[in-house]
Amino acid sequence: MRYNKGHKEQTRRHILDVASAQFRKNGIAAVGLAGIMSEAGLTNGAFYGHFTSKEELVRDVLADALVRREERHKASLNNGVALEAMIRDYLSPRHRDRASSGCPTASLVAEIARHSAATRDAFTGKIANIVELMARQISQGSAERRRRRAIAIYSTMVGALQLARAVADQRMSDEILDAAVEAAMATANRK
Amino acid sequence: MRYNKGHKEQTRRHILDVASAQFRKNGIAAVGLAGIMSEAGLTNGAFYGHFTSKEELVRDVLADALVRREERHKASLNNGVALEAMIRDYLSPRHRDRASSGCPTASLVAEIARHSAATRDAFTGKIANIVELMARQISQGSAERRRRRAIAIYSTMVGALQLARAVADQRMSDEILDAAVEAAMATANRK
DNA sequence: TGTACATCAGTGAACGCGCGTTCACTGATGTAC
DNA sequence: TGTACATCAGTGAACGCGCGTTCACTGATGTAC
Repeated sequence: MRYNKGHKEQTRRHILDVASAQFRKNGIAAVGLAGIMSEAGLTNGAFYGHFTSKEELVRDVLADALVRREERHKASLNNGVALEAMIRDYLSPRHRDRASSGCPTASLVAEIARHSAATRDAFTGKIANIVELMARQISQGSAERRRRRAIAIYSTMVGALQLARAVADQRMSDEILDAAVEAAMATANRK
Repeated sequence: MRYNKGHKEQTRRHILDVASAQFRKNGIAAVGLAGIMSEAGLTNGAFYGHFTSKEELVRDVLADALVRREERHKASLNNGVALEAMIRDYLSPRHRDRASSGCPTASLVAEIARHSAATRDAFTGKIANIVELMARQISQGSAERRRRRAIAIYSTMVGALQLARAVADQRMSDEILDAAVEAAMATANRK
């Protein structure tokens, strides 16, 4: 054969990565297949050797990006102070300024809400996992209360990151990140 | 003249309202002018008698929708318990299920972050106003602390509403709204 | 060993379609004389 | 009072363009005999 074993899988992986970054940066609806394929160093037609449609690409990108985010959170949540570190990392200027490699929820949640039931089901499962990971790091209260606080903290993180990205004034953008860290930590530590 | 005085202004208003609802429901990038104009009961060509481009329509819709939201918040924030009522109204199943008439920030913040500096400047001003309105309703702490809490509460509201819309499981969606109300109120009342 | 054929990832031109935008035109009313 | 022209919100066909998708083809390699 012309290509190594595993070559096609590598190409598919590469298309997924390029699409994932473009979707997070510009939104799903605003990104075209031609732009993805040319950034991936391929021509238009090659796309359909890997995916049956743009819709399938979107599902695969979302599933993949959410798994990776979950793993990132899992990796950082392994000791007592880890929740604070994870919140600070999420609400950092660095994360705000790098949407294309950042949390897919923050970039795409509104578009996910408009997608098919299958896509939203997959999203629901991943959010549930992340919430559970966070809840385990909260020391005070019953399992139920910890879970509720984890949900609220995650909501604050997602909302604040998006607001910090949309606001034009950098001082206010930084202020949003700081205020959200403070409130999220207070929620985590409340008696 | 064929039309009453003020007729053109009414038509413009109608196009703005139709576009505003469609943008919030389906996202800006996914909505076309033809669909807006036909829902407004007009033909394609009439659009350019009212706006110079889709970009201008987007700016006008956003400015208008944010002013209306600010007024809605202002109207409901006029006594001591008003902040709680406003948070409960925002994080209600009704608001979750009616994106097309709901908060433009929750529906469009990620798209706003990708728009021009002019659009983001206008957005920044409106967010600052809403935060200030909320901060005034918080009793405890210095002006600075109240402002920071208002920012965190607003972040929680925006994030939770979006997550509740994207999640496919209704029990979990309701749980997100409840957990966010609880945490937002705790943030508002913290000593 | 040499030749014919199979495999298959990727090419690149073309498809129909809907996008944002333009423009010559319509037709009801107002104004001038 | 009647006629000619101006006004102007809206019509509807057409524009070029980029979209998602299709498909005949390429060409390097593997396999069969």
